[in-house]
Formats: sequence, structure tokens, C-alpha cells
Amino acid sequence: MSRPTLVSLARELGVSRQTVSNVINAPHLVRPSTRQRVQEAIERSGYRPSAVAQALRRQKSSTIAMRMYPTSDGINGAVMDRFLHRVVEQAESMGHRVVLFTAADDRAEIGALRDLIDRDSIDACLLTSTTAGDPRPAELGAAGIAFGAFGRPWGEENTASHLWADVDGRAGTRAATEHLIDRGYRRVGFIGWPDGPGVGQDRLQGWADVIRERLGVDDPDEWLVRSDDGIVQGSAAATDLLRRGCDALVCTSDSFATGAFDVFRGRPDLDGVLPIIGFDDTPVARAIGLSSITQPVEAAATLLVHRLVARATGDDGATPIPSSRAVGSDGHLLTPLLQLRTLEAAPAPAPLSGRRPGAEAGSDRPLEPAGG
Amino acid sequence: MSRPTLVSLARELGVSRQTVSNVINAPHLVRPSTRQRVQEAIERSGYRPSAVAQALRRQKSSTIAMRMYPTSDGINGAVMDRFLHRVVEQAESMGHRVVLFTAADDRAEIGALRDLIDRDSIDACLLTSTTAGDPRPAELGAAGIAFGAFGRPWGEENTASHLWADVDGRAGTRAATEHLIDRGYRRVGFIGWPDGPGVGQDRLQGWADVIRERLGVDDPDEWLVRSDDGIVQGSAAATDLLRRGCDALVCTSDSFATGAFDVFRGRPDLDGVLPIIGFDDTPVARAIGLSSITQPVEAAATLLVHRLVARATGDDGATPIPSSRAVGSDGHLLTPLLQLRTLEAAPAPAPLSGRRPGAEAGSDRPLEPAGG
DNA sequence: ACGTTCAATTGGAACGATCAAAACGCTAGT
DNA sequence: ACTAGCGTTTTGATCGTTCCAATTGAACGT
Repeated sequence: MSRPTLVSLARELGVSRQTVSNVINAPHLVRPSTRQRVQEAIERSGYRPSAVAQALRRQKSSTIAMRMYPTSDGINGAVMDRFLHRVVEQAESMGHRVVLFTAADDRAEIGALRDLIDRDSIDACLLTSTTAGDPRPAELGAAGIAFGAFGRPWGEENTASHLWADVDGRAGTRAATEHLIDRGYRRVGFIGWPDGPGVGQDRLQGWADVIRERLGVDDPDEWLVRSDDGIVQGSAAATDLLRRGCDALVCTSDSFATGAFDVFRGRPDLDGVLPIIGFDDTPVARAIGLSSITQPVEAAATLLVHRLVARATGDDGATPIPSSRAVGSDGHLLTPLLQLRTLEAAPAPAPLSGRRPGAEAGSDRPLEPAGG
Repeated sequence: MSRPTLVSLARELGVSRQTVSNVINAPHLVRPSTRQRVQEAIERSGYRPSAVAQALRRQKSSTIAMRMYPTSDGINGAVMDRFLHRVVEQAESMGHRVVLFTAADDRAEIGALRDLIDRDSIDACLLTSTTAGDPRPAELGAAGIAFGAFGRPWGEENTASHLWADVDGRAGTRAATEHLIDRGYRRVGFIGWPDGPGVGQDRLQGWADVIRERLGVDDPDEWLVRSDDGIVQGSAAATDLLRRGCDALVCTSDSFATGAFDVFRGRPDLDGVLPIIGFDDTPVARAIGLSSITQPVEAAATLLVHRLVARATGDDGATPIPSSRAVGSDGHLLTPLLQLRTLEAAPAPAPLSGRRPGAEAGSDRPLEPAGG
């Protein structure tokens, strides 16, 4: 009544264990009649090869490891959640498992990974939240540990040789800003994180580019407020930017956008128009009907896991990649999507001269075109 | 250059592999001098026993499996995130790994678990999001799969024999409601989910209990609004309840509370007082300074994992459980915590006759006592 | 008829650990 | 001196699979 094994099956069928093994791993080596007989026995008995024994013999366990960060902020958390979920799905679809581990810092992470490699024979691991000067890629590379990174090698996009995928935040804010300008807004402000390299800078740049190119603004600082992340901070920043004459906002985060959203809603003089676009398409944004820039994290997960596993197994099938731009030797920049909610429902933009271009749009339901 | 093994180490030291093994697993069997010599070699070489080989030999892999749900809503997601994180931590601290898997439904989950047991020799698994009439406990029990559930066996709390832990939502809303009443509020409303057994009913009950006992309200429906979850819905419900004369609110979810928070904030006539208490202490709640009821999910994770692993390894050490109430044969109801934010800063409640008892409190900073 | 070739199948060894039992050297009891 | 007992160490078998080399048997050409 215990679990069938290769040997028990083989004995029962009067063949050798290797024949049973071959039916599974190299069917072409087995005579069709035998193959079928074995095949049936396998199905009837519900035999499944022991992944553990396979791992011992093959010296790899079809497992991918990933570090789990404490859910410091729920917003980043939601994104990582989506990522992780897709990683597990993709890995499963390729016959791999995902194990989690925690680590206090990057050094500890590398140590933990060494351990997982040595003890559990994991095949590869995924890095997330890469930073400028991140020590992990180099160390893992030196240690011969296969890995993929969700997050670009900041500052070394073109020279780094490891597998990575990241979201093109700059393209995201660029699209958002252009969208607003296309609708007639002429004073698009930006709420960003404190100065520093990385994600924040990347996202700000997209906005700054467009502001400069399309609106001819020389000094973007005029419509820029930087602050630590947070809803309350977003409200304050929005108030400030309104005072400076901004008529629309792009935000580095949904937290900011949520705070800004509040401010706009509280001001009847704006006719309920909410030209705000956040970042990350958080559940909160979805809930309150805020437009936001969605990171294609699922695409990133699919890409990374597929490549990692394919590389590990030698399966050289084509990676099912969505639209992405190649960078460096094995980098991929994925284009985010503009998730329009309140905004999309608004009618066509007013003429360029319009003072408050979106004034005709009130709710999140399509209205009859505002007759002139 | 390659990884040291028991044999390679033994050969190098001129002892048998079993001696090395004993130094690790049963040091008392080894002569001190030998033990030390081996010990040093182990440390010097950085030897770590292969978990894979151990798993094969011992027929268990020191691994716990857990299903990952799609992040349908980010709120529940945040809670599950916290839970998962602690599960991983606790498992690690006991030398166990956590593997994730996905499943379309409960049947698929059981199948996936069977597979993990057979192929990966996992020791146990964790169930979450249990429902009334959940088929999983019975099936897993019948299949002889060790498991613990985060979530009570609804309707069978006293008869179910499996290990479970859940949060006493009723106690949470009770505490919240009492807190508000203690501060002088006399018309405490409730925003709940649509009628139905389970979490929603449990949380509502705590409020209803107190309303009846302390305020002598016969028909709680008077101050109760039910709705699908959501921020917008929360606003609508709050508006409704304000109209009905409520002066404080307890909510089934932080989404509701967030929506209600908006309404209160928008009404200057309330003097900026925000007697609202949400549920789950979501990042959003933290961000906007909303009081909320915190589920001790970390405690639940610790308890479940500890018990599971201890049971599996025979380690009968005491489980480090925080305050919990025993239910049935192996159930645990954990008491949630009232996370006071805006409210806690308010001064002592006004006398019972006070119309708007919290009127003296404006911001989240302590104020000088409002002189009568 | 006989070596060659090839398809099909088989048995031995290995992966790296643990369990169980045997063997070893020593001391102590009779 | 012989053995029983004990502490220490070793050997053999096993977990379930895959790799590798060897074996079998039939078909083939010469």
C-alpha cells in the first residue's frame, strides 16, 4: 500500500527498473509494446518519480529560490505579491518548485543562497529590488550560482552580463505625461521621491523629458515636489503644486496619488476633475478609481523564470516574452501600461487654449459630449 | 574543489563516514578528542549535510508547503503577506523550508499536496482561507497529510480535531466598540459585508454584542449598513450612517474605514473628529492614520508552524504562543489588537451626556485638556 | 555459417546521507 | 585466563533514481 517505486513497478511487470525509467525519460528507446504495458502500469498505480531521489542523482532539484522581504510597505508589497505569484505559476508550468527564504540583508541573502545550493541543490534563484552598486550579481556570478534579477543593474545596464528584467519606469511616466498633455493639460506637475539614483530618478525623468520637449519648460523644478512616500505627503505636495498653478499631476507612487486625489476631490473649484496618474496600480488605486501606471510584473516573472529554467534544463525553446526592449547582453526593459480609470471616461480634450481642459468630465461614467 | 561530503571528509580525516555523521547528529557517541578533530574539519571545510540525501534516506524533507492565492484584493493580500513572511521565518528558525504552489481550487490544492508529499516528501502543509464546509481538512486527514489551518473550521470549532489557529474577530470588534463607548460615543454604527456565515458575521457579532449590552439597543440593524467591500462603498455607507445619527463607526474592513474616513474628513461640522475603527491594519490605514484592528497573523504563523514542525520532528518543546484561547481539541483563537492612531491621542472622553464627545480632539497630537 | 550492426533490455555503480548491527579495543569481574 | 560489558568506531544495507557499460537477440551482408 506504500508508494510505488521504479523497482516495485519493474518487479511487478517483470522488467528491469531501467526500462520503466526509460519509458518516462526516453520512450524512444523502448519497444512500443513494452512501452504501452509499462505506461499503463504507471498510470494505474499512480506512480510518480521521487523528486528527492532525482535531485540526489542529478544534483539539481528543479527548484528556484527567492528571498522574501518583510512587507515593509503594503504598496511595494502588492507588486511583489503579483510577481511572486506569477513566478510560482511559471515555475510550476515548467515542472519547478519555488522555495522562499528570508535574509536580513544582501550579505545574508548570498549566504542563504549558498546554503540552498549546497544543501538543497537548487537550480537558480531570483533577485529583486536591485540597487545601484548592488553586490549580489557579482558575488553570485563569482559563486557560479545561476540567477535572474527583477530590477536592472543600475548604472551598468549595458555592461552587466547577467539575466535581468526591469520595468521601464521612464517610459511609463512619459506616456502618462503625454497622455495628459494630449488631453490639453499644460501644467503637469510631478510628485517624486527624494533625490537619488534608481527607480525614483528613472520615473521622474520620463516626466521631465516630456515637460521639456512638449511644453518647453526649462526648469522642471518649478512643477516638481519631492517628498518621502506617503498619502499624507502626497496631499501636501498636491496642495503645493496646485498653488503653483499645476492643472494635472503625475506621481511616483500610488500613495502620493492617493493623497493628491483627496486634495483634488476636496476642491469644488476644480469641477471634480481629477487629472492624476499614479504608479503601480495598487489595489487602493483600483478601489478609488485612480488612474495609474501598471508595472508588467507578470511579464517580468514569466520572462525571468522561463529563461532561468530553460537555461538550466537546456530546453532552448523560445521565451514567451511580451513587448520588451533588449538592453546590454541579457537585459530586458518592459514597457508599463497606462491604466486609465477616471480619466479615460472623459470626452475629447478641449482645444489647446482651454483653461481647464478636462472640465467637462465629472464622473467615471461616460457623459454626453459637452456641447460648446 | 567540489562540495565536501561525509565520505570525503571521513577519508581526509582517516575516520569512517559514520563517525563524522555522529559528530553532527549524536556527538555524545564520539570520543571528545575525535569529536573535536572532526568538528574542526567540518568548520574548516564548510561542510553542510546534503538536505537532499537526508530527505531521501529519512523520507521527509523538512519542508512545509503552502498554497499561494492570486492577490485578488490587495487588502487580504497584505495580511497573507505578513502571514507568509512569518511562516517562512518560523520555519527557517526550525530548520525547515517553505515551498509555494498554486491551485485553481480546493480540489486542485489537495491534488497538488498529494504530489508534493509523494514526490518531494514534504512534511506538512498549511491551509489558509478556510470556509464553512471546507472539504480540505477531512480530505487531508484521510490522506494522512499533516497540516495546520489558518482559519477556523467554521461551524465545527469544537468537533474538528485538526490543528488550527484563527483570529477572534468578534473579540476585536467588541474591543473596538467598547473603546468607543468608553470614550463617550453613544451611537456606534457598523459597516459590514453582505450577510453570510464566516468572517463577516463573526466581526459583526462583536459589535452587535456590545451595542446590545452596553447601549441597550434592541435592533442593531438601525446602525448597520451592509455592502460589498470597497472604499467607495465605505463612503456611501458612512454617509448613510451619519444621516441616521451615528457618531462613531466600526468597520469590517479597512476599505470601508478608508471610505468612511474620507466622509468624516470632508465634514467640518464634525470638528475633524474621526471616531472610526477599521479592520486589518492595512498599509493604507497606517498611511492615513486610521485606527484599526490588527490581526495577530504573525502569532498565528508562529503557532501553526511551530506545532507542525514540532509534531513532525518529535521535538516536544513548548510552543511559544502568545495569548490565545483553546477551542476544541487543537484549535486556537488569537485575540486581535486594537491599533489606535488618531483616536488614542484624543483626551479623556466627555461626560456621558456629551453630544459630540470627541469634539476636543482635532489632530493626531495630544492637545491640552479641553477645559469645561 | 559467421562476424557486424543495431534495437532493446539489463545489471552495476553512484548520488550522500542514516539506520542497524557488527567489530574493535579495553577494562573489570570471576 | 577467559569472558562479559562498555565505549568507540566501522561496515553493510538502504532510500529511489539515473548514468554507464554490458548483454541479449534478431536481422543483415558476405
